[in-house]
Amino acid sequence: MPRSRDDFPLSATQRTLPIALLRAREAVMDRFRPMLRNIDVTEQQWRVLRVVQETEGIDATQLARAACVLAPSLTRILKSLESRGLIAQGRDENDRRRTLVRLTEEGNALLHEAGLVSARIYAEIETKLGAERIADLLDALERMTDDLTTQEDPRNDD
Amino acid sequence: MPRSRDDFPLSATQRTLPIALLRAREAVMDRFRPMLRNIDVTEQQWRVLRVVQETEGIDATQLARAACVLAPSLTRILKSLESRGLIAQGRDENDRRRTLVRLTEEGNALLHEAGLVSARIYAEIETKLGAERIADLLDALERMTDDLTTQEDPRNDD
DNA sequence: CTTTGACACTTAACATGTTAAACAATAATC
DNA sequence: GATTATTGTTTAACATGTTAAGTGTCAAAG
Repeated sequence: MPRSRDDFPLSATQRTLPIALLRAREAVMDRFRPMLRNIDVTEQQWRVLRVVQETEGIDATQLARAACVLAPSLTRILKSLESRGLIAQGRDENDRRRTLVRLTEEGNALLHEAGLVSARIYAEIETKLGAERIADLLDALERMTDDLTTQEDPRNDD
Repeated sequence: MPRSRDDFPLSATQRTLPIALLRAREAVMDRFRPMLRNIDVTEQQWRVLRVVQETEGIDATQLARAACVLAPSLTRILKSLESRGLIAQGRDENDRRRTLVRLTEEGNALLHEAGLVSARIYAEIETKLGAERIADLLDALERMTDDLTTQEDPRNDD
């Protein structure tokens, strides 16, 4: 176990997974924020829109999981996006508890145009870092997420 | 550049750096949240406390950067932690604009006890993932953050 | 057919993220 | 030394994170 100074058992803050992951994410997002700002869409709203685009007619629960937002946040985000005419919500007729979400024409147009800019930014990042290096990092992150998410023997949680 | 389906230029949402980093961080933090909950400290408050512990008498600006919180958030967090008696704020006598932060006895005790639990959780993660694998990932994340943060030729930002 | 439980959100309340603006203290300039 | 610009921090306003509680819908019992 890595140690910092004196006898305290924790690593230096900058050398821990939570902060390193947070800083890395900030560094990446800084590249996209000007684009998001231009279309007046927050980071979370963008994630939601992208997932809806990817899976038209997705229900709210799956949408929240895929976009990494909590259900209460999603409720507000969908309300906001709907009032802007970017998405439309409907009830699943087979299960009227579920909310189904799809892009409107306007939303589709926005995603398509902003998607071009976003792809260009991503390409710049790839040029700077190298595509293989990004792929390796994505693999490592995905593996770690899976390994940590996998259920194990339930220990005592104090 | 990786492609998803049809002619849209963006990758699948789950295979992008912003979401992969977010999901990885959530997977890690899920392990620490019960501990933070037990001591009634939020994730951000914990980061602030850990950095203050690491650098007693740090000023607010450096503290905000090291703990990855924005200045307005830090103002509120410090006010909250001070009212709980965990930290103490003072003015830098050499530059009375700066706020200096240090742990109180009570804060020090809390950090020390919670730090033992936190170290145990981190050790469990290391056991599950492998210390070398974590070290490699930290290296890759740190390199990527540096490479992306490095200033380059200022392009037109649309 | 009613009741109970589970599921899918929704609302509420508080903490933080985020941006812009305000404020105080220092530094730079004249 | 007064003016101006810069820096460090705070305040304000709105969006989201987070947890708990509430509401409507479905499904399994009775």
